[in-house]
Amino acid sequence: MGRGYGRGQGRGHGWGRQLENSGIRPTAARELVFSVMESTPEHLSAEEVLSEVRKAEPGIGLTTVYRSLELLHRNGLVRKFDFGDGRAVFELNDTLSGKGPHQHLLCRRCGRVQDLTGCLGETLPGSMKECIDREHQFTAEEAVIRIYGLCSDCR
Amino acid sequence: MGRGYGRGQGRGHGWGRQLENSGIRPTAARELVFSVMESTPEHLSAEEVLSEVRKAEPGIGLTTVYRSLELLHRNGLVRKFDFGDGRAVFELNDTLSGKGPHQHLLCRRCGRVQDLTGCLGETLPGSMKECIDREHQFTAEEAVIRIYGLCSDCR
DNA sequence: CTGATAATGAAAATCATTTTCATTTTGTAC
DNA sequence: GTACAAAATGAAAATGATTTTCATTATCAG
Ligand SMILES: [Mn+2]
Ligand SMILES: [Mn+2]
Ligand SMILES: [Zn+2]
Ligand SMILES: [Zn+2]
Repeated sequence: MGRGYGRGQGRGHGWGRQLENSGIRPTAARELVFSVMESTPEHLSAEEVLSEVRKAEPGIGLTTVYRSLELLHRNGLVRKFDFGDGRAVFELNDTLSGKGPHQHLLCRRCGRVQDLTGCLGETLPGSMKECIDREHQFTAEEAVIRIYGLCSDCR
Repeated sequence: MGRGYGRGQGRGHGWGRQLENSGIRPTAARELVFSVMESTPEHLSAEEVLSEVRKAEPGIGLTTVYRSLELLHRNGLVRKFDFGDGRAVFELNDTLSGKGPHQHLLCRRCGRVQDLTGCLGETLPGSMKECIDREHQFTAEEAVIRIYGLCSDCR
């Protein structure tokens, strides 16, 4: 029956130019997933994205959410993590969110996940890249860092 | 039938004093799992540990291997990682292996995992702990770092 | 040795993610 | 617009690593 889900407020695609001429179709479902990611500062699981997306369009399936998140992830619009609880979580990439590069602090007691900016939040320092290259003949591109400890509530 | 699996060459438990008076029973299966971990420099999945363990004792079950690895991990004898391929891998803790603290380099192309010592291989520098404490009221205890890039074969 | 308790293994259950496949949308060419 | 081929979707089934269940067996203290 339906004629699709509509496309937000008009004026171009929500996910900007990133995928414009990539041959990837900016479908309504994908734009919804992207807009949920865009408007959420936290880390979301696929199920959580689904329930957000369904507020706007109840017909969307979990499979499509997985596929959309994977698509966005492969194209660098969304980061994907595994914080150790057996499911992936996603968040908007640091450039799009304006947060700047960041890493994560995980509380051992309550499980809270906080963003870490500054300190080790930035990308790998150039000196370390050189060291890794020199000592391991490895071209380091990106570091993913998780720091375990106790959050302010738990210590 | 059987009378247990025997216990190596006698003289005390293979896994040292770590679990001596902990109430945890040093069973033959656990000692076998531990000895496999002790004698393997690489990262092993549970299935891989199983097949090693079964060379000495074919009757051992995968369930017991999972339980033993988890036990060793909870007690700090074994590290546990997820390198992103949907299964956990284990390795002897850095003190027991004599390797010293290390992190991991993951090749984006071929998937090779290399140990990283030196550079960022060490534990979090004290200055960073202080920074994290100051700016996030978070007591950092341990950093887990994965660095993605291209290995010597692939670049 | 005996009994109480913990450990084991086979099979079943979980559960997040992926695959399959019939149906629906999209982008493009009339 | 209309027609078509290609891509996307969703429901249901399949996957696959890990966990749970439960009857049996091993371990330890007395
Ligand atoms: Mn984050
Ligand atoms: Mn290692
Ligand atoms: Zn906490
Ligand atoms: Zn490689």
